[in-house]
Amino acid sequence: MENDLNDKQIQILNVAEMLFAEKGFDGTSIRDISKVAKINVAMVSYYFGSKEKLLESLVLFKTSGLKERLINLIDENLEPIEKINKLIALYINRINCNKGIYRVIHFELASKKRVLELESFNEIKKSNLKSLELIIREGQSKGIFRKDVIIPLLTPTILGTYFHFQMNKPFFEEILDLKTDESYNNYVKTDLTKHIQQTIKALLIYEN
Amino acid sequence: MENDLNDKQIQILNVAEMLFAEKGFDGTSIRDISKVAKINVAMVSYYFGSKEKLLESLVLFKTSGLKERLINLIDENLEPIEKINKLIALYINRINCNKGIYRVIHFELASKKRVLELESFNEIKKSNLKSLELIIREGQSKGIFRKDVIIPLLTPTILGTYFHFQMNKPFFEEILDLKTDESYNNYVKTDLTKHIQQTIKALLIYEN
DNA sequence: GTTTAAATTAAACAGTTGTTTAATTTTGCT
DNA sequence: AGCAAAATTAAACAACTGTTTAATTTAAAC
Repeated sequence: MENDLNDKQIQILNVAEMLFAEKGFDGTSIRDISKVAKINVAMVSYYFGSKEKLLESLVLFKTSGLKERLINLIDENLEPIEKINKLIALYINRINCNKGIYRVIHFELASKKRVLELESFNEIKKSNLKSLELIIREGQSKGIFRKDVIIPLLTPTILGTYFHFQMNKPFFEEILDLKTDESYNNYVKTDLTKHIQQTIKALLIYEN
Repeated sequence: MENDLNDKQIQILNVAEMLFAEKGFDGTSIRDISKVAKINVAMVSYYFGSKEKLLESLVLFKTSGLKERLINLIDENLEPIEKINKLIALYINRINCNKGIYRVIHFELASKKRVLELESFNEIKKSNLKSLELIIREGQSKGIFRKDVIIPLLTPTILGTYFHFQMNKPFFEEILDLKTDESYNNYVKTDLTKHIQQTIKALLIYEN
């Protein structure tokens, strides 16, 4: 696995990330990328081999920075519910800071056309799920959390809420009166994150 | 607005829905559609004008059946929490029965490339949000629901959970051991729906 | 300064794209 | 049957697709 990318390659990857996120993989041509990145069309093939391999390199490059697990906060001296809150905030913030690549993955991973073996990404998911499970089991053994929660369904609620909010940006911009990108981003960091934390907390604690 | 579509047009739209949902709008060529639908390439232009207009017709055709609002259950003689549960079950079921077109909308609406004015669809969203709001206000005035819930964020949690579960099908197939499409679909109808209902209920009722 | 490899370029490549044309077939009507 | 409109077809279209080629420029090493 070669990771020695030069400046030009990184520049291409950043442009590709932006355009793929905006217009999709199939909706973006190599010539689109080369124009924005101000390089020759042949450079993509020269550096990455093909458009498909460019996508692979892009995903690999951008997700390698996301690999640090969230396990570490298990050992922290916090109440289980505080750990959950922290985990949610960390998770949402990380994804929100990497909107572009997550959008690309979200789109292309769901396509039956692309195979895009993201075994490493799958392992991160499983690892994060295990971290979540550990925290919840701790809360359950302390008698704080209810015991009939389906843990694998918490991730869809946490991340699904966030993604749905981002996917329907124009709609929520309007009804929540968040005109600027900055105010939207701010809303995600504060209100939306809090909403998700409250939701998971309520689900874990509320009985009956 | 012409809605007098003949059998052949409907056949084309159904094939288009399937392929767009599988491979995306840009990932599907008119020739792909014509092969599967067993028609001549020129027929799409002949009937719909262009590929773009085909997409518009598809969305219009498939969403027109979704227009009946969910208001009616407001008048039913049920407890607020029962109304919420029913609304969630109805909503999830409807979307789950129209996976294809919702997937297309989900993808193409989020693309900056397409404009795809779905004013009618936006109105449905607003209308459904109002129905939800009415039910919650009723529950609040009865002292059952907490009053600091941000109502517009409930939809992302309800639908986001569902969509995230569907978008990561391969992952959940594996960790929940849902090998067949039937068992997956069944899980959505029972366990996932129940999870969403419990989540929203807990969020609305749990204090502190 | 010469040599060698890497980077960059314009041009050409073959295949695909959406769309149009013009001819042909089918259909419905009298 | 005869006729006009609609449906269907194969072929051609120009533009665009990802990729390759071969020539040229730049950079590095000696």
